Amino acid sequence: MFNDRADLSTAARIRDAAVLEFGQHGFGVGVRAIAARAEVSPGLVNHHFGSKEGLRRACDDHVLGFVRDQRVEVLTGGDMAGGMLAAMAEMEEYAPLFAYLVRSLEDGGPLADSLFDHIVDDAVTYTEEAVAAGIIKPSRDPAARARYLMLLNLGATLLYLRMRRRRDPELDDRQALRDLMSEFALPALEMYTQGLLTDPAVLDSFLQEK
Amino acid sequence: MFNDRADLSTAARIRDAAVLEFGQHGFGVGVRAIAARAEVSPGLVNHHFGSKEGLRRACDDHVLGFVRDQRVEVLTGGDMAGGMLAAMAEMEEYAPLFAYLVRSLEDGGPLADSLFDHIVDDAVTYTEEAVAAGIIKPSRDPAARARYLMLLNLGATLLYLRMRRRRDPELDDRQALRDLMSEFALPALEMYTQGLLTDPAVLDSFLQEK
DNA sequence: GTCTATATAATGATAGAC
DNA sequence: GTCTATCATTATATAGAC
Repeated sequence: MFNDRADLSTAARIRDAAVLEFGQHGFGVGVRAIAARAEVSPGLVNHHFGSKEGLRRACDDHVLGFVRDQRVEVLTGGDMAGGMLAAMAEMEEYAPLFAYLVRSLEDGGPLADSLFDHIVDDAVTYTEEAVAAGIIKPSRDPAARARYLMLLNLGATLLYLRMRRRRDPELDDRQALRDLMSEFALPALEMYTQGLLTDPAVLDSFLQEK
Repeated sequence: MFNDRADLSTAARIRDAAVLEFGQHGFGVGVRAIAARAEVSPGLVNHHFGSKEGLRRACDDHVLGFVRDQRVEVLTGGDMAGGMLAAMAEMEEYAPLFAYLVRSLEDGGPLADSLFDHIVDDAVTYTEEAVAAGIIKPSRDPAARARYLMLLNLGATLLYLRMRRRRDPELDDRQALRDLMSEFALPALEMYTQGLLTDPAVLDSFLQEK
């Protein structure tokens, strides 16, 4: 992303400025702030993108296209608990993308659904490989499990970020993410290695009920 | 909550109307809509509460006070996966509270932190009892585990609700919550009974690193 | 206490000059 | 393509009559 400024058309510069502004301050940010960042007039923004929503669509398309081009190992990382966002957060150059993605998922906007589906698709592949390698236990419904794990981990991440952001607003999301992983590494590993319930028959009786 | 309308002072009627409006449409809703629902003039709202933020504080205090008065079994329910929100959603008379709480947690507003802490406190007690009863495995750090589990389940719930709400806006949150639990009952039980990783030594090696 | 009317501020969008 | 200026809408908050 983000080539040299001089290389880009004005429209692309506005779009990149919008990605940055939306990522840092959420989608409530005004057209004027975006225009200021792109060093153009407010009127020019709508001249190119029609409306604020059109601008956001352009941002979504751009970000989603970029994410789709990344390889699987980037998206799922080595760490099931952290998932894709953790991996992206560690790469300096992806910081603006990371922020935009978090905002987009929080907002539940148009990008959120396709992005979530994309993450789940990757997770299915990734867990299949890990099952074949004997690292992860097999599941009776691998697709549902992948979806479930992503819902848990992504949802927890977003909730944690929002609460942390409120508690100390100057802390950036990427540091908060590192804190999240170190704070909960122990319970996460306990859960992943030994589960939670003592009686494994709970699962069997559920299966028989069906 | 919600006594007979005639019993309430005008200020309390406005506050209850605000809880309903905020719960149904989020905190972006205007003072005018709240005033209309309470059947008073817009000006009167700020006369009583000073500002919109003051009104929201009054709503927060009211809802939090109500939640604090509930008993533990209501808050944690019988189902670890669903947690408190699931239990509340099933009780018809709590529907407005439920909606308000979800909005508040989504928003990350002032209520969210104290509410989350309260839920975690309850979860600590609840899991302690379950460990003593031999239902749940012990943890090396019970407080961190309770916090972790609540972060996972609450975060997943909020994320799911937001995505569902977008996909079909006419579906209400309580039905969505039932869908969530039936859709993911299997992977959740798999996770709770058998964990995810085949090699239990992963935990031990993590502990030795410290 | 309660109302109507208005001040004030910010936003997205547009018109028209260059 | 790009700018300045402005419109129209919407929101919160307030002033003053009753």
